[in-house]
Amino acid sequence: MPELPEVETTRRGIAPRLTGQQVCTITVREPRLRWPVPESVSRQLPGQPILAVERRGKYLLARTPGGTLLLHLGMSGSLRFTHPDDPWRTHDHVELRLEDGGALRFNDPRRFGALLWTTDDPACHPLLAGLGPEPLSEAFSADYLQQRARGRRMAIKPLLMDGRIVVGVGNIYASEALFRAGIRPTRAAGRIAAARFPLLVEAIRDVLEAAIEAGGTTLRDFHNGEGKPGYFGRQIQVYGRAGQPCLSCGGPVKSARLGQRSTFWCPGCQR
DNA sequence: ACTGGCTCCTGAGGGC
DNA sequence: TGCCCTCAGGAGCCAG
Repeated sequence: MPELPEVETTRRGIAPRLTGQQVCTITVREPRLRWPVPESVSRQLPGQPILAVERRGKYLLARTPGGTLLLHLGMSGSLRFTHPDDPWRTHDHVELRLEDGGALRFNDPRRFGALLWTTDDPACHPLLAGLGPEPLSEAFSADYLQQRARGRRMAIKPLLMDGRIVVGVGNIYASEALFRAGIRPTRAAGRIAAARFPLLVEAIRDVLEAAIEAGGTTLRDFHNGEGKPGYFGRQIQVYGRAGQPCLSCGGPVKSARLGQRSTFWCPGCQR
């Protein structure tokens, strides 16, 4: 489900209510997520006030004085505020009871998500330490991307989806950004002309910013902390549109599998 | 160092 | 209605 815009939308949805509030109890109904939910979360999180809710790539970080809760939504995870008395839904795996009497529940049908705890600097956590720059930061520049693409024979699309190169760009937004930049997803990363990198970096930024602005993309069931969908789907130009006319040139949108992921592009507009 | 392929899991949707 | 197949927005891990 969630790429950077959806995770950021989730963060913005939950941060105002969580920040400054204490976590009273945590209930782990189903610890079998991507990795087992560690005992340390249940031991150390209760009683801690949440100082801030941050995001690094697609990870959410809830900081407390005693440690940081690391949360990844995987493909199908979501967070939702509820009342503690509300019946548990299928795939509600974890609940945080809050000082204000409410609760935050983590729901994840596919259980590719993760909930971890670290008492160290989260930036040094094994899952975060090797991550590339944030795409909306200055560190993600045309020069940087060109340098990382140099000599690589891998297609540009899977390269953009590699978190060690740049974080947060998933399957939808990689296709959309490449369409906007006029670059074929199958083009070898190392064979992209230098002059095209500024365009590509700008396209990635633009598409992510527009998606955050719209509250994310709801293809199936994404919703923010209040249960509302995202509206970026209306601005999608190629993703999921195989065989339909390109919104720019009218030719048919093509699709193929690239690195085990479905990929969409317009052969007329993208070279 | 790169590359491509496999894997975890449940659910939805299409074809028959 | 039911069965079987394919696919799904992530990403760590492995062999070659």
